[in-house]
Amino acid sequence: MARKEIVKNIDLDIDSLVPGQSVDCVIIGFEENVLKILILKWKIKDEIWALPGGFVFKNENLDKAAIRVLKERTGISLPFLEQFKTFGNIDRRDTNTLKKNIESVGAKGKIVDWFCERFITTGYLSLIDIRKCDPKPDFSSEQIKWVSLEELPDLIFDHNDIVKSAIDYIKNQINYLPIGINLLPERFTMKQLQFLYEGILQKKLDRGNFQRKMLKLGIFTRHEKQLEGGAHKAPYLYSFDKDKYEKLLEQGFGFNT
Amino acid sequence: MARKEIVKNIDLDIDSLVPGQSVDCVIIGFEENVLKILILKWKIKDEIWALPGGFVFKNENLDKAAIRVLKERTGISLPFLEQFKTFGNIDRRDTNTLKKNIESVGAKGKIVDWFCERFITTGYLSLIDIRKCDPKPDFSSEQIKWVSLEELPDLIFDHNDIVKSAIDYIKNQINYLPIGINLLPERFTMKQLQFLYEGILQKKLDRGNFQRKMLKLGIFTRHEKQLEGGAHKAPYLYSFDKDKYEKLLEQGFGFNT
DNA sequence: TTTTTATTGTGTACAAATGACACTATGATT
DNA sequence: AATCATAGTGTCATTTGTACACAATAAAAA
Repeated sequence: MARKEIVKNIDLDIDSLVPGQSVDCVIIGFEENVLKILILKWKIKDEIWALPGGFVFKNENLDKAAIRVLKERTGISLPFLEQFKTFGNIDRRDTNTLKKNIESVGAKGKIVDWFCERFITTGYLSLIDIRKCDPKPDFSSEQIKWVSLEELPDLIFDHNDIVKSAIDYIKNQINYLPIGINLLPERFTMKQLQFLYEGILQKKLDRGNFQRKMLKLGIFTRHEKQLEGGAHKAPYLYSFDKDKYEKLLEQGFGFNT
Repeated sequence: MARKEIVKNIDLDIDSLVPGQSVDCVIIGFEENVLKILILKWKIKDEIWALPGGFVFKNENLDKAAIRVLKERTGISLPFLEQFKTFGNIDRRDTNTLKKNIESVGAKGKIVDWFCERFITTGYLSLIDIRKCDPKPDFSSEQIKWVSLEELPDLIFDHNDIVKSAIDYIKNQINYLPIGINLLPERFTMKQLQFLYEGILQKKLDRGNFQRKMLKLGIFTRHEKQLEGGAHKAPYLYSFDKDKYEKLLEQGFGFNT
């Protein structure tokens, strides 16, 4: 791949890629009782943040491309990502800024043109435990970080719309997605689980009713108590019974309204 | 467009199209108390049926392409189609059969290659009143028809998967889609409405409870009775109060389970 | 040791929705 | 007058949702 040497920070064999098609990943975690998204900072002079995204090989399924792209750009390996929407407006990418930026890192000619063509991107999402993964920026990124939805900066292109779409999607599909088991650490308190549901549904839930409803599902194991240091009884820790959880999830569980 | 003359039934200016990207439309109607889909028969020797689909212009939004393609291929004008999923497996099209077929109608060289590239397609759907539209096959199609899901033939490529996906989608989104107002004629009976819901949800509903629930929504106008000829009281005809219907739909209504 | 504190599990009470079934009246044809 | 499917409503048991409250618990602090 001769192009590798021409372009310092863009390592692409464009002939083996599907032109005009990309995937973008919305990786969602839960920390400090809020939902967070994984974003990358481009290795250029301007401060530009983006979702981990990339291109699709000609001989690669779209779903597989999402998995590979995520791995390449963040180091995170996931067996499965959920497709939620495809974004195909002609003006979704600002090609002027894009051109300036990729030229600033040494790209020229054919590669620049290829990049600045009209792109259609498919959004994929996953829910993961922030503590269980250690994302690393790829060579084209200067930094990678988790940000809460509140603090989400302006992202490149239509990536803010893509994030919003992903959040709408999980809110809508909350009963059919592995919310708890993926977003929480191995062991968690009922309060954490409740905050998680409240964060997604964007509304307060009654503690007593929440607890009753959850425990009645019969998918939890209760463990010895948390240590911590508060002047009070420490909360119980729970974990999910994976088999039962997955069996239940197939038919959906959680909240009707 | 010189190509028009080379290829009898394929009218494409491939240079102005996005390569490798298509849209396919699942147009859903309701007639004789069953859901029906609109399909086209290719104007070739073999009997090949397909969804109305087509390509995307370089300067055209994906959503707009779906609207245009539907209009071009079926004559049906709709202001809005709902995107439901993108299909991107590499083996989703059988390019051998495809090649044979498009060569059989006189396509050669560049156009054949263009057609046989890997394509990613985005599925769009709409719900319409069969009686209010008069689909006409385009010049590349020999026939267009409504078929019930039961009688759906083997379609080209992965189009049967696309239909299945669309049906899953409306089942899932039944409370947020204009099911009744789009699929039924202007005036309809409660029984028809119930059959429609039963068809989508794939289960029987209790007549009394269904009627009570629906009428309580306050979105219906009751008219004088149907004439018909059965040895019994004719059913009432209802129509929707459009404004109220749309207002209610925004927050979703119908069935929780 | 006693007090303070927050968690945990459960209780209660009411409203609303669900599901199954049944009864009566209606209005048109036979 | 008999027949028939529709229309509207009634009943009733069950479940679910919602709001609030209380007692027991365990850990640290006084």
